[in-house]
Amino acid sequence: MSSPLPIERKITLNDIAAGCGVSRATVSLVLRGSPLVNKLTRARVEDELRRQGYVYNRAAANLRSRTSSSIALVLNDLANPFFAEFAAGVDEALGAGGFVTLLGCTGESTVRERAVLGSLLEHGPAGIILSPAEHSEAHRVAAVVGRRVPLLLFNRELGGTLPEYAHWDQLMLDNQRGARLATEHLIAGGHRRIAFFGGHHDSSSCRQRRAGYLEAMLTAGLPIEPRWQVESAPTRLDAAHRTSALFEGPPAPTAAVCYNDAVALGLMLGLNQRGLRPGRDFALTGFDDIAEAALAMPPLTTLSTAPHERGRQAAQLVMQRLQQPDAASQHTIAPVELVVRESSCPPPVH
Amino acid sequence: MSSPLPIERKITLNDIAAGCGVSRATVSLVLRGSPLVNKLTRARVEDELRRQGYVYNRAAANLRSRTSSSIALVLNDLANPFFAEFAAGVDEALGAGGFVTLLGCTGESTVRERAVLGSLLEHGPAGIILSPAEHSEAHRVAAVVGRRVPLLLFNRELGGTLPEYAHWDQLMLDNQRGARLATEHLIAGGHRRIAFFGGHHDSSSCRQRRAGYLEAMLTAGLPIEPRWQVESAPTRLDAAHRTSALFEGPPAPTAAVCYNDAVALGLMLGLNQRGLRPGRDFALTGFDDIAEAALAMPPLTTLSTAPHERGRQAAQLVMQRLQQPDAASQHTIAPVELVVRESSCPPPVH
DNA sequence: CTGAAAGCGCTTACAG
DNA sequence: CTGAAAGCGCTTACAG
Repeated sequence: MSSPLPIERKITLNDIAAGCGVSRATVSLVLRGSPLVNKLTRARVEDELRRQGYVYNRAAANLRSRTSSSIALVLNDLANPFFAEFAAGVDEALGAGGFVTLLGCTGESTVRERAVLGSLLEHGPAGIILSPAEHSEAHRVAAVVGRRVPLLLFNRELGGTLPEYAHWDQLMLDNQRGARLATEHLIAGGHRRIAFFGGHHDSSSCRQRRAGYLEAMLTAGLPIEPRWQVESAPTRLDAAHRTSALFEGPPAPTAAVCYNDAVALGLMLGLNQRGLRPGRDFALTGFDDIAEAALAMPPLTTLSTAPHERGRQAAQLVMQRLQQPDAASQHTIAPVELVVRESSCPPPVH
Repeated sequence: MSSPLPIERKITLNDIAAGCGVSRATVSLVLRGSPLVNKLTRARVEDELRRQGYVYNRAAANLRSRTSSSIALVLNDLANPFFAEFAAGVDEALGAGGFVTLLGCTGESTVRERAVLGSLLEHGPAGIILSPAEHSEAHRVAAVVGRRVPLLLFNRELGGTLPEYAHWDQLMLDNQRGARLATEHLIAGGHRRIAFFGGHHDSSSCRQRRAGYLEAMLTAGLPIEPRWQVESAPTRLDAAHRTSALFEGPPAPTAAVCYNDAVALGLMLGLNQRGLRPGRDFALTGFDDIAEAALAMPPLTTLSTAPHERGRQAAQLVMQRLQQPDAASQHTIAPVELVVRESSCPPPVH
């Protein structure tokens, strides 16, 4: 016996125009705040908009005006707090600039990355912010993105070389300098046997951080033992498992520059399990300054990358690119800052 | 002297139709995999689509067919790993269902929540997944969302009462049962003086967890000291600061059921600073089972809520709602599971 | 200052 | 199986 619910037809410009006896064009001008409209007309239209509960259809407007009000954010790993903070920063700045964030997660899979990019492109984003999956190749990304949409590369470089037309912007961390600062800090504290621990050899950020480590070691004339270069997945768990590789034969290192905070926290765990007290028997540094770093036991010396701020910066860079599509592509290196905490103690005296 | 770059006009159905001598309508049928199209025609069209590098304009298609292929995800705090994992799960399941995620972060601000909802609605999402900001009011959310778009409430209830027309679905955690399980576990371990630590009194999830704690305490006939009910922001840092409130006068509690993992990790920190060893001198439990819980020292007993899986479930629920707009609204309570680790030791024997 | 007409890139009946 | 026409909800010249 229930009467059929009134179908929720959406209110359109036509309804508003009819409701107050003006044309669609005039309503459209009111909506976009044009100064052409007579004050009284404007007031009448605005009343009617409120009365009928009008909701602007931005997709229709974008279609007609050949504009876009969305930007795609494609991330390799949202579960990592570093990227989650970054995403929050991106969304905040895009929102302030009148854009909406189209989110896509790839979970470090290049196959999903291509699918996600393809799907998001169908929604016509004005630009793309891409933090690539591991082993993502430049030419494959270019094949799906084409030359239509400006892209900003964040955090990692792509494998292979970019097609000539792809003048993509980049926002990278100053990985080499960061790792160099961390290494120099350990050296200044008296360490001589220093390992580089964790990360995948073939990732660009790991390569750069290792280069910073090597630079500092060579400059100080310190020995670099191949055994002290330990690879791991960039996760806490795998890092914990790989801890023993550092101690496979004397002399053991007294300190380690870790690829990132996750790896450093994993190493702390591994050290504890071997009966070594991190920050007392063994010094270590991280990279990223995720929230846990300050709260670890002991607090972790690391490099602050300010991911939220990096997100805001990435959003600024793409929005800027939309203003000047033909300006030369920008390669921005975001600064990192050494945050000294207790994990980077001087070496134990025997 | 550089020749002007060829303007990147987008390829449309018209270009494809002209390119292989068929009508727009036929190309459209090919794109949507209609069985009506002749095999040879289809092949010709598909070749042409590839040749010209056609990209489907889903916004235009949605406009004409009065459909939508996006769903809005509005989150109170993306920096919290629980919500980041949730978002990853949502995005994964939406993507598999052919939807794109429109992301919006509110940072626990009800003002931004309304702005974000309003902005996302202009993009015509088919549905909304909302994890409300603290103190978000039902009638205010309803005022901006209207009755147009189905909404799924996640994690928290809204203040006030829903307008009659808002048959919103809900996906909530079984907070009360979870906290009861944690409390019973501590009681079974021999604890009698048990605190409830952290969280804001007026949040619905905190109320429910406290109710579970009280239920278990009352059932066991144990005393409930007002001093042992300590409020805090749901963050590690504030929880660490509030630790001393637990020990303001004898008898001190020997264990605490914490509002969530962040609070529990903060309490561990605070205990350490007081010279108390968590998991030996004092037992505690968390809630959420974030990644850090298993890796804390000692590992944290907590309630697993499987946020990634909850995200997938939320996505399923909204997509299901789109199939059956008029079915009765669903209130889903997601199960939580006690994960016993070393932080919930028996009480110390003096 | 306001309106009538055309069109953004698609899909949808409807003919044939 | 294919095409010509109309229309989704807007904005854009262009008249007046």
